[in-house]
Amino acid sequence: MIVANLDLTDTDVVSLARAVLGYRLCTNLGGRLTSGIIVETEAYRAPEDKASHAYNGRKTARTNVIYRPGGVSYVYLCYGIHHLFNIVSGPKDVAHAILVRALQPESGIEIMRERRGLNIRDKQLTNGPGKLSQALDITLQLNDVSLNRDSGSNIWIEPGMEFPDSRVIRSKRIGVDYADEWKEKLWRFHVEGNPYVSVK
DNA sequence: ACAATGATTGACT
DNA sequence: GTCAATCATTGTG
Repeated sequence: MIVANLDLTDTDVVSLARAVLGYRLCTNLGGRLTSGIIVETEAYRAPEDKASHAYNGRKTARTNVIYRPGGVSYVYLCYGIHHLFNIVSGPKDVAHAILVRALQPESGIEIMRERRGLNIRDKQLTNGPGKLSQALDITLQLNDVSLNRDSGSNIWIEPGMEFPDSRVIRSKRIGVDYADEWKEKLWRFHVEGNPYVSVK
């Protein structure tokens, strides 16, 4: 599926994770619009990537959505507390996904503050995968839905701004120490110096 | 049916 | 730096 000029059915999920930086992630729930610019991502590339939920071709009720054609959401509950948002990518039956780890808040900052805590500083609203989901009210209700704005979804991505390669840093993914040699892959991308990134 | 666990966060020493 | 929260999902029997 083509979403916002981005071909999310491309098989190169690592390049896609880079390309998604600068796009705007939006939710509109109950007439409340919140959005932010994507400033940190990670690529997950099943079946070979041991860090992926679809590692080794695992196909279950939860992971089925990762095998869909690119362009839909994959939201799951982590540690029983936090919802994490992914962009499913790759052709049908290719289980690739892009975890969105941080946003630079744009619209609805006061709504985000209501959801996150009234005394939360702007920099702490969306600087982590669980935090941004709370700020945008991304829950399991938004799992497995199209990210095309035209489809009438309550959640979508759209072009925002462009970051030059000179400002993009590649590094190891966060929190995947269990994944043997796959934890060494430089499949995390973030905008250098951006104050809304989760881990510098 | 049961036990283990996690792509995190916030509170605390 | 340490640690607990909290539960859907998963593998195992």
